[in-house]
Amino acid sequence: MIVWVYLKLNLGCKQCLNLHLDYVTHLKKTESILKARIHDVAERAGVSMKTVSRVLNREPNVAETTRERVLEAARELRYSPSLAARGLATSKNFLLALMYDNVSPSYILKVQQGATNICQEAGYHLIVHPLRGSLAMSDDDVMAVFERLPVDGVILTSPLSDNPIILGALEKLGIRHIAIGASAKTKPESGVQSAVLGIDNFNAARDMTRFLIKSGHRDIGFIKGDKNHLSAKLRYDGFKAEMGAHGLALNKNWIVQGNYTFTSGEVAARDIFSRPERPSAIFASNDDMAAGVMAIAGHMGISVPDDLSIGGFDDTNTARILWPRLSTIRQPAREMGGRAASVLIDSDFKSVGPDESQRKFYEHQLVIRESTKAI
Amino acid sequence: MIVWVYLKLNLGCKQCLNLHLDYVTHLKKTESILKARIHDVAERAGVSMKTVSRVLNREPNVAETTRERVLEAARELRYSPSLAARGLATSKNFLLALMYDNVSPSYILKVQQGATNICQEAGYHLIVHPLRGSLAMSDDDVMAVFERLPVDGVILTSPLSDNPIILGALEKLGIRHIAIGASAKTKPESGVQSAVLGIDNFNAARDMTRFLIKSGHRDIGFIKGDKNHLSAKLRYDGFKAEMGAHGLALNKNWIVQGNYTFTSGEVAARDIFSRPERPSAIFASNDDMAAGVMAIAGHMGISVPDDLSIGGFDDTNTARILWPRLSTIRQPAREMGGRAASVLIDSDFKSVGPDESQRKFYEHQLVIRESTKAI
DNA sequence: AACAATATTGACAGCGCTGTCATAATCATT
DNA sequence: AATGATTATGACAGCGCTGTCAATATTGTT
Repeated sequence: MIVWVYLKLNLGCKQCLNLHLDYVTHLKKTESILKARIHDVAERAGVSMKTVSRVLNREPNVAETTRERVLEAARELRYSPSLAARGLATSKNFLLALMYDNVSPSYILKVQQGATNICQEAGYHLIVHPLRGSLAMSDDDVMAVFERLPVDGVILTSPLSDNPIILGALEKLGIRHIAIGASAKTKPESGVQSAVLGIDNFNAARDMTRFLIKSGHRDIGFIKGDKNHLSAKLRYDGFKAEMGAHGLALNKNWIVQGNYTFTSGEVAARDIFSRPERPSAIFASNDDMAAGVMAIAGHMGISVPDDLSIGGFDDTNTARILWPRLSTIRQPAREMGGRAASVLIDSDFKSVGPDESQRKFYEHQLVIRESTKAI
Repeated sequence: MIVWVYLKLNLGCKQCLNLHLDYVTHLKKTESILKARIHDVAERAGVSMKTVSRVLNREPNVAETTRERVLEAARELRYSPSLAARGLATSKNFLLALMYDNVSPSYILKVQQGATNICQEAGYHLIVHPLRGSLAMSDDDVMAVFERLPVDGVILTSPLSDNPIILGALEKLGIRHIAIGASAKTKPESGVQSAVLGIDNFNAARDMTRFLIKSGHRDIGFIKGDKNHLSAKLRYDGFKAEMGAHGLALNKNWIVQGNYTFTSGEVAARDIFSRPERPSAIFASNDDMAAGVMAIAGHMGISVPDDLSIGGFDDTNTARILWPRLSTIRQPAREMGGRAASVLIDSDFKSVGPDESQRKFYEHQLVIRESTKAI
């Protein structure tokens, strides 16, 4: 029964106002009672709540006719389960978290895209959680973050992927997790067993270096990635190895430390260009830094690729947007993001620790575009 | 009491295997019992659970000494509340959702950054939820999405911001929401009252156009944004108005439909450049499309800004990364994302409908960089 | 000192769901 | 037809927390 009530409220009066607010709040609550609960569905279908629960969770041992009746009732009532209640009862949250430190947004975005796709399919949701200055965080800080993160699994991206404090906290709290883009090998000395998805950074860097050398470049500069990223070390090692294999010397003037950001790429480029001699090619260990090099080159009137070839790494959106477009190493970041999500979701059901199937390495791919040229 | 048990398992035997899996599952559960509950804290502090709850939720009327005792106990036990339980008891989830259709990743990212910052401060978490092809979605599709989204509030970005189906669904479900980057005015005919954060797209576009005209350009091309974005229309209107105000004619050959993506910018640029005459400036209604124009210009040997000036819109990361860097309109997207989050979080506490304070318009800013030049 | 007003605390129910276990219905087998 | 094996269903407790309301302690007032 619905009754219309006409009231004249003196909102200047504080009591009246409070009353009114309470009233509004109450209305909202009443209204949201419209939201069907499992109880309503059970009643409508003429079965017990438990049976409804069985149908909705695809449990076995439900008669086909019952199942249909329940589904019908659920549809009619536009029923959708309360995740909070379900979470409380099962200690599952249907949430995953994607953690990242603030580097290379374009890369993070690719991973995020892949992960959200899979989550949506599986009825999960993805929480994004930047963790700035992760390297400076103490054990307690890190624990505090993860303790109040109500998720079933965590996707880590570099440099969090190889941060022992973070891995330790996750392990201690028993939170399932998977790392993306860490080293080709899990560091065994860390004692932490963590599922890892990644490419072979070392050989990928060799491939780019080899390509530049085969294009006739002998004077090649290199911009290193963030010291704290394992990937940065591996990429640099790959570069050195390939240079060495061709008997080419490294020119210290042309090897500069960066930190994977656009700005650090600019700084590095300025540094290199301030030297008496200039390399014919620069290999920046990610796309953002390569973009920085390109900007400075543009600024200084150095033509790319005629005067300078530039190689990047990651094949993010940045690489396609620049002109000339960046030659780079494709890393299937989107795919890895998706894979990470599905591993975490699946293992929710299996409830078993990481096994070999989670230790997957992806093929990288050398993508040649217009920022490099044979000389 | 802990006992070590040594077992020899025949994992080939299916029963044995199942037993083992059950065992492992059980262990995990037992282990997670280590996680303190409010009950434990209460016991340790020698008070009731309710009092602990009061302290943790900053409710009034708790003696100072009690408060300290409770906090101490909570700290010692490393207690952190279960969001699921709390959610069930309060029908609050401490989650916000950021929804977007798949356009202009760089713009979304800015909003996302702002929102996550605020969420972290407030102990909330941000769910990201792409809604591809939102325009083709039926009422039921949309309802289905929001019904199973366990959040306290939703942040909408263009073009979702002005999608009546989505706004209607949110309204019907009583989910608090706030739109970013929609029109300067909420469409009153839609009958939907929705909080909006945005800039004055019309006048911002006028500003850019005026700047180009003052720089001596008379032949100005324009690339329109996605038809379904209200912002696209407003920006185009602004362009037309300013051109008209200066008595400049619009050349239809130079006005091309785009859809806010990089690729559409490329296509549009090719179209414009295929005409017998070429404009001296192109105003693309977002940065991504401007990047597309720049790429094609580079490809065709048209020098920017010497032969062609290019203006963008949004001041996303893209604008800074390109060379020459893009002149553009700065939209404080990060700030708006943060503001959106805090409005939703605050109104959680006030539990009142949208009021005037939520209808905020931001100042835009013309940012001149190297992609434009006076002639 | 007796009372009212206020501040502080706790007992208990219940949020909406699922796990456990008992019961009822059905099937297969002799 | 009688028995056991299997499938289908339901009753009920309880996940961890907070809202309600009643009980108790403290303060102020005459």
